[in-house]
Amino acid sequence: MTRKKIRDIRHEEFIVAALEATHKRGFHAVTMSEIAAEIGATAASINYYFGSKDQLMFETMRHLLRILGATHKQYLDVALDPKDRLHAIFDAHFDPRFFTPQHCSFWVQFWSAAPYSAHLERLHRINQSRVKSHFRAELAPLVPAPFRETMRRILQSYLDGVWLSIAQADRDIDPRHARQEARALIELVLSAEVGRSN
Amino acid sequence: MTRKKIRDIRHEEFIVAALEATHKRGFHAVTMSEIAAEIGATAASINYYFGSKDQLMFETMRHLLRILGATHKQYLDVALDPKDRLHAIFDAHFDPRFFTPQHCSFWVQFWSAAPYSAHLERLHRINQSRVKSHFRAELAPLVPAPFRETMRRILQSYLDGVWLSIAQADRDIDPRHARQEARALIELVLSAEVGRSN
DNA sequence: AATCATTTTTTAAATGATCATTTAATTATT
DNA sequence: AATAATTAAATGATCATTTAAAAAATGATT
Repeated sequence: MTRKKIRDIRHEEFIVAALEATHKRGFHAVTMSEIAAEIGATAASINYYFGSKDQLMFETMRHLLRILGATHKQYLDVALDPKDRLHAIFDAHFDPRFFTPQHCSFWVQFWSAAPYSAHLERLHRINQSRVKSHFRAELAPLVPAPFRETMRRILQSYLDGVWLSIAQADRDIDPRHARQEARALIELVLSAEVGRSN
Repeated sequence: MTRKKIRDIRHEEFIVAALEATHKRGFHAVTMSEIAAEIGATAASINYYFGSKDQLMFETMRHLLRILGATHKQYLDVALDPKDRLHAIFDAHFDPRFFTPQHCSFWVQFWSAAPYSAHLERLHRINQSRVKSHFRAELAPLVPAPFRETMRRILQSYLDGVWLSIAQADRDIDPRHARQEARALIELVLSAEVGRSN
């Protein structure tokens, strides 16, 4: 099998540690030592592998973006029609493997840091654009052009809003339910004869 | 007129300063001195009036919640029918007086801090409940019970998601447009014969 | 108006903690 | 042996907060 190098192992271990420790204490409040302690290591080794605390957040976020993108792709690959492809976006975001309080917490910490770091901001922009263009593509055959952008923004804001609420709540999560509600919203959006009147 | 005491004047000045400085640098990164410098004062005086940096965030947030609540009330007072009352919630959240990058930034900073501070969390919970019960009340005559909670969560998540996106973007804001899109979403929600099929 | 005691407000400077990061040495791997 | 990984301890900065003193306002008394 793929024999992993220590470097790769640690890389992943520390990322998991960062997710867990950040969830517990917030990224700014948590110390390097606390993060390292999650896997019985020492603060210095985080710097050995990542260079700095900021870089650790950066790499952790890249990790989250990678699995989000990859998961999305998986769902996309088995989608049959345009509506399925739209569902794929939500199914990825609400995938039980990472639609968790830990992940959502980290996203919120990331959101609060991104506007003040060129590196993080870039990461955010890239992801935002990726999701945006997917939404546009999937909505194209389903929603008439005049409403399309509005519908996209509604869906995209909703996505973020749900993650945000999970980060606040810390009760246990039901990904199935989240997907169900997403589908309800999608049905609404696709039934849009609306937007005209009023 | 209402002769203000110095204490009240400073209180408000520092809150404005906190909003501005936090928007520029993030709440954790910004220093007490930087905040104070916004109004040509000194870090020590913030402590004199607020006691600590954390308290400053707390009080600033209380301030935002007060004006959000008061503004909502204003719109509610002139609402004629149930749909107007639903609009009132969004009109308040998107009121040009505080639907600004500064305010949205501060909300995001607050969201990232709230899960790790009992005081802040309480504030958050109180506001969340307030908005929630308003949504329920306004949706009651408009949406049949089986979908009502789903629709509420959709609307409430959307609200937060929009604020979040503003905090990231830092481009200039068009409250008119935000309200327009909110109305589009509301129309969708109210047209819900959906939720059944699929 | 002017004086002066009192209280409030403001600040410059000191304090004290907390941490991320570096270093230099040790331990484990290859 | 040589290289990689790990750590304990040292370093150095950064800040929030405190303190003690100065400056401004207040207001009572002539």
